[in-house]
Amino acid sequence: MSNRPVRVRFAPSPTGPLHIGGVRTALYNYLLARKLGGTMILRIEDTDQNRFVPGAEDYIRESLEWVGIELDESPWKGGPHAPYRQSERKPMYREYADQLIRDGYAYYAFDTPEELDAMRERLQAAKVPNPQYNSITRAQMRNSLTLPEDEVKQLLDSGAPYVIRLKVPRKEEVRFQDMIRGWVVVHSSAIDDKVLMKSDGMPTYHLANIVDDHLMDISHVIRGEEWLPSAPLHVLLYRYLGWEKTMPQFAHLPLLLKPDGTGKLSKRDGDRLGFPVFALEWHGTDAETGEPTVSRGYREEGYLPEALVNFLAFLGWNPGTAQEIFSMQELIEAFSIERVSKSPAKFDQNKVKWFNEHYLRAKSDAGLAPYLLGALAEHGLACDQAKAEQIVAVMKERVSFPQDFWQEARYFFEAPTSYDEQVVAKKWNPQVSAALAAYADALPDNSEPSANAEVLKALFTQTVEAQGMKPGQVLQALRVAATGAAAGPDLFETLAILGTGEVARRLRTAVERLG
RNA sequence: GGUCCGUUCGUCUAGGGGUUAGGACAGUAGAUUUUCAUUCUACCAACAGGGGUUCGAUUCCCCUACGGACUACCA
Repeated sequence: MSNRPVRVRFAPSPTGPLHIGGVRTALYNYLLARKLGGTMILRIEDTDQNRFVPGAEDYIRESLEWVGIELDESPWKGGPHAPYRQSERKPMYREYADQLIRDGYAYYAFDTPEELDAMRERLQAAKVPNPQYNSITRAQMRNSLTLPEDEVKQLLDSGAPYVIRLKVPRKEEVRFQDMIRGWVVVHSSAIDDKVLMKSDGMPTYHLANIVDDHLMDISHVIRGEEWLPSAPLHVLLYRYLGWEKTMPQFAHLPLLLKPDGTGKLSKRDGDRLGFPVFALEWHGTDAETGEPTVSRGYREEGYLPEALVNFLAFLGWNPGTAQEIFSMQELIEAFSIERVSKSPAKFDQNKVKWFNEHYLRAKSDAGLAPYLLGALAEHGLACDQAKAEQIVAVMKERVSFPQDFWQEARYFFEAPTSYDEQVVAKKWNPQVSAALAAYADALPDNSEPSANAEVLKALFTQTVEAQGMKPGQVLQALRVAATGAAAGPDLFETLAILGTGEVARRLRTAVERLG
């Protein structure tokens, strides 16, 4: 291989939100670039004006920023090969299409959509194994290969609509080496005369992609497996354009599959299966009804970007060691294309959740406190930083998502309005009630949160035993009386955070209400 | 239909001509926690099938089955 500079690109179409398969493709490109000291480029492939979706480009940008993929060259940042939007590069492609025609590798085709349909129907009816516009069928069509020269010229001059097609050879083996799959060999008869230039003057993906990758000096093309069948076509294009010696290396990544059943993960699966398929929430429009739609996003559901990245990196790649927790930096160091697997991977919701829990627990209390503080502010509740940190500290082992803090810690801010019925039925009785009343009286009569868990526990034991009972008989009732819940973090830690005045108040309320 | 790609526990995967086929997630059980969660321990669980090659194949080759992608003037 050559030792030319490593330059990779992620080249999405702005046709909607970027799903996690796309994020993974971007991630692998990024990891390789950083690993090899190369350059990460983002190019927007917006040659299909009909499918352009407003906002999609910003969405892609925001998604990549959120997961921590940095771009060295992009439409927003610019770079030595600007512009980075294909729509803005439109004038550049024509020249290469013309070059191909001049060199006899491409031709004009004037067939109408109706004529093309008729051709396919005819082929299908004749049971032709692979109906396509190719070295055989083009002889029956209206193109610059079949029409007299002067008629072609006249059509061109008259402004008749036409496309430019690649003239794929009849019998030739096209081969290339894929970094993941090894040698891939396809016979040219299986490739059709692909349209290179559309009648609207825009190039198709195939032409634009090759021209841009060449002009941008791309060294490695890392993309999804859905591109594997057209890779031989691309190889032909490099050859005919005279760029074969600088053709990038290809790596076709295994697809991401639906968690259930089969098929590649698609936009709709998220709603159907109840998990996000997008990095960020997406507000779109239903294609049929025109109704506004909302698609769930990992960010909005409380996933930490480092968890998503770690999970995605392991879907189709592994370091070959037992280590599973990797920061972005560690991924960069460990990554290699050779260890990307060939077979597709099903998406596993449990595993992402596990990663998320891991990263959540790894965060500092100070880092977690804002999540709780934010939710409190939304509910019009105040809380100081120190208390918020105490709460997340006792809670973080028992939550999966940041938003759970508020759900699980609600009773720290609001006195219980109901009590867990099972515990009440099982543990509550007049004797217990009396013990709790005594404990309420014994608590220091102020709301200073000075008393620590140990002190409160000792006081509890002492009080309960003075009533002729064992702590175990009353403990559950104490939790329910103070928090309303049957389960939670260490009870006396909880009470200490609550403050003795508040605890005493809650106990008296419970005694009154439960008898 | 055609072309191409793929196939190890339920899932993500390691491994590789001779292994008790390893790990992680999930699941189950137990320990700890007078709760729940955490943590710890154990258990459950896989080489798609058939032919070769070989002393020996899950590993190499072929076929079959199954799965997937592609097959547009979409990317």
